[in-house]
Amino acid sequence: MRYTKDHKQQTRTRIIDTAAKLFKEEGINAVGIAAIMKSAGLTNGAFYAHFSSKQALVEAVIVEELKHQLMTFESVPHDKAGLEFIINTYLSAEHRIDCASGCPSAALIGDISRLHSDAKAIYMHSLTGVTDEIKDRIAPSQVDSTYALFGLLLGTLQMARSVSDESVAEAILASGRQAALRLAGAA
Amino acid sequence: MRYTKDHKQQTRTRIIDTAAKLFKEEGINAVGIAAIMKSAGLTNGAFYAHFSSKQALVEAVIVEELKHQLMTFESVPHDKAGLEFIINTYLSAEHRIDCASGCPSAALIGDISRLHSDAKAIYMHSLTGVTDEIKDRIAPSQVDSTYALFGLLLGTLQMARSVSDESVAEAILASGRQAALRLAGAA
DNA sequence: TGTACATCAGTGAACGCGCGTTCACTGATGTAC
DNA sequence: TGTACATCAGTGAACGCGCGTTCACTGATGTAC
Repeated sequence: MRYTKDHKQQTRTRIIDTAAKLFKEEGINAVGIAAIMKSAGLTNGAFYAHFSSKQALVEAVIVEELKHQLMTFESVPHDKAGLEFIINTYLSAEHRIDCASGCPSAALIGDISRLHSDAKAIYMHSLTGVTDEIKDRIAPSQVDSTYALFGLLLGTLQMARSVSDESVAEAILASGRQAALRLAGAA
Repeated sequence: MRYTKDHKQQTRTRIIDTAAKLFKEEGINAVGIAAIMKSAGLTNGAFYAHFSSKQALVEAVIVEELKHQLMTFESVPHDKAGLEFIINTYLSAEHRIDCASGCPSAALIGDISRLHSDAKAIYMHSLTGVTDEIKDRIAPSQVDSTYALFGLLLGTLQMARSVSDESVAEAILASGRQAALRLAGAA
């Protein structure tokens, strides 16, 4: 064969990673197939050899991005300090600025909430994997706050990204960090 | 004149309210001028007699929607029970289902975070009006959690809207309500 | 060993369609004289 | 009082453009005999 055994799989992964970056940066609807393929070093026609539709790519992006986030969270120590690290990293100025390589939920949840039920099922399954990592590190008395803690993280980050004044953005992140640490800690 | 004195102003308001509903339901990029105007009982050409561009409409929608939410919040009692009412209404099944007449921040913040700086300045100004209403009702020791509390509300609502299983959605809202009440209450 | 054919990732032009925006026009009313 | 003109909210066709998707084709390699 002209290509190595896993060449096509590598190309597929490259398309997904490229699309994920662009989707998170500009929104799913604002990014076209041609732009994704060009950014991945290919032409638009090749797309349909890898995905049956844009919708199928969106679902693959959700799966891959949350898998990647899950792996990142898994690598953090399973203790209170680990959760504090997650909180402080998540609500950092770096994460506020860098949508492209940041949390897929924060960047895409508005778009995901408008997808059809099948895609939401895919997202839900991956999301619970991520929230389970938080559950493993939260104080036992606060386990019920797991979803709320992740909601606080992604909501506060989105707020910080939506204001024009950097000092207000920082105040939002600081408020989020303090409250998140409180939700994570013991009663 | 053929029209009453404030006819054009009424039409303008009607376009804004129609657009707000459609934007919140389907996302800003997914709704075109023609669809908005048709839904408002007009033809597409009339749009530019009211707004210089779609972007100008988006900014008008942000201002009007947050003004409306501010008025709703203002009408709630200025005490702890008032804040609890806001929390329980915000994180209700009704609000989860009804994006079209719900919180503009929860529905549009993903789109707003990608707008240019001018639009973010407009949003920020309106947003602080809304968060000030929360600040007025939160326990004095918890004033620093104001931004975090609103972030928790909109983030948790978005999560509940993004899962396919209704019981999971309800669990997310319940977690959010409990944690929000905890953030709102005294230490 | 040489040749004919199969494989298949990728190319790039084209499809119909809806987008945001423009503009010549309509028609009901008010105003000037 | 009658007539000519100004006003202006709204109409609807058209503009260029980019969208998601399709498809005939390319060309490098492997396989059959």
